[in-house]
Formats: sequence, C-alpha cells, structure tokens
Amino acid sequence: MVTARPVQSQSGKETARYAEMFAALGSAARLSVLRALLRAHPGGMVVGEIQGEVGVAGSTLSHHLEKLRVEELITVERESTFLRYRANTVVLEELLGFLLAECCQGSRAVEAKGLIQICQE
Amino acid sequence: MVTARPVQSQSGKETARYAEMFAALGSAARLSVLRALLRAHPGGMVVGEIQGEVGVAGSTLSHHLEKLRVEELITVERESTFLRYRANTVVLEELLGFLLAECCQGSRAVEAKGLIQICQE
DNA sequence: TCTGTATTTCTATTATTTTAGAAGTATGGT
DNA sequence: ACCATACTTCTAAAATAATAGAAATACAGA
Repeated sequence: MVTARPVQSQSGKETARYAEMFAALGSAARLSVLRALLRAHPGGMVVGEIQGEVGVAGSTLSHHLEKLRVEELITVERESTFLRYRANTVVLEELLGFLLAECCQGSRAVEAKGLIQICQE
Repeated sequence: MVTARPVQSQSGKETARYAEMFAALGSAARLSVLRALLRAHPGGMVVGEIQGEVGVAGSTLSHHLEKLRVEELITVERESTFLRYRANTVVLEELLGFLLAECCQGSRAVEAKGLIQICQE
C-alpha cells in the first residue's frame, strides 16, 4: 500500500521553513543567544561564554543551541574541549531578505527608507 | 507584605518583546496569514477570506489571529458583520528595524548591500 | 422579532516546548 | 591509565501551544 505523499505548494514550503526559523527566534533565551553571537561575530563564543549571557542550566542551553543549529541560524565547530558557536550570517541574511521582501515589495506595506538608513549607520 | 518585583535589564525586556513577536511568526498558519495580509495591504482581509488562504477550522484561525493581534502584528476593525484584519506596518517596521540593527550594525555580521536592493526592486 | 451569516469564546484533547538533574561522551593534560 | 573540564544526551516533569467541535455573541435584513 502506497501512502499518498502530502503535496504542498512552493509558497507553503517556503512559509513553513521561515516559520520554523522565526520559531527558533521566538524564545527570549534563544534570541539573546543569537544577539550575543552577532555582537561577537565573527569570533563566535564557546558554550561557557554563552551561558554567562543567558543564565540557564547547561542542559537547557544545549537544547536551545541545538534548535538554533538545526534551523541553521548558528554553526558549531569543535575547538579542543570547547565548542565554538557562531551566527550563520548567510541564513540570517536569507531570513532578513524574506521579511524585507514580504513587507517592502508588492503592496509596499512598509516604507524602506528608514530601514535602509539603519544599515548605513 | 510587598513582593519584590523581579528586575530585568533593558535589553532583557527588549529581547523578550521581540522574542514574543518572532514566536507569533513562528507557525506556518500565522506566517501565511501575515503574508496574505501584507499582499492585501492596505485593504486588509475579512476572516472568511483569510480562512480561504489558510484552510484551518474557524475556531483555530481565531486563536491564531488573536495571537498576532496581541503581539500587535495585525489590527482588527469591525465592518458590520465582518471583522477586517490588517497588517500593522508600524510594528512590522519596528521588528524589521530590530533585526536589521542586530545583524548589520556593530560587528556588521550581515552585509547590507543586497538587503537594501530588495527594498528598491 | 425572527433568521441567517460571520466570527468568537467555551471546552476538551493532543502535541510540542521548556526546563533541568543525572549520567554519559569528548578532549587534553599528567 | 587517570583526572578534570566542557559539553551533550538521557530521563522525566511541568508548562504552553495547537487543534477543533459545540455553544455563544454580533450584526443586518426581512
């Protein structure tokens, strides 16, 4: 018996993918991890350093890092005993691009002027 | 007896607020609602129209709309028997501004060039 | 006032997420 | 081989979110 594979539109897959990314940013703990990694970019931070910023049990932090990593918002690299995490700027740019396009293209719901200035400060 | 109010840093409050907003975007159903409202901007859509886009039970949709509304990503207005929802472009711009600032300011993790172009297309 | 349409709230169930202690794995130094 | 440090996975509990049928509310029109 062949189980029917649920078909999904292109925009449906796209939406689902970005929704997952937003969900990854949708916890104060994870968002503050990402903020810290962005400030520390491109050097990144090892877990101990990150833990200092977030103040949560090690095992909990590990789960949060895993979620961010699965969504490819961050990368890991072993450095002897340490694990060094970094913001994944390629994917972040993709996410920003998606949100900008949705808001500023087509019906131009959001005015781009002020946003562009933020980048140039 | 006066219960101590838990103190939180400014950046902590900011992080928490934006995390909630990202969480609101962190479901495929809600993100597709917002995309539809952005496409339909500034006209907005009534619930029945939105339901056509998302394909979910009315009561479920109502909860999703409530979450988006509480986070101020959308607004509602009654129009006789209908409720017309619209993307809240002010708050969306705030959210975009936050993400852009985090990514493109300071360590300049993300290059602004390509993003600016998206707005100008 | 009665009826129909639009939408929300109530109620309940199931699924996912968050949390963290305890135990395990990885690595480097002695 | 052993130890210490860094971090993850295991296990489990509690909290939150998602889902939707059924009942309730809001409004307009006859």
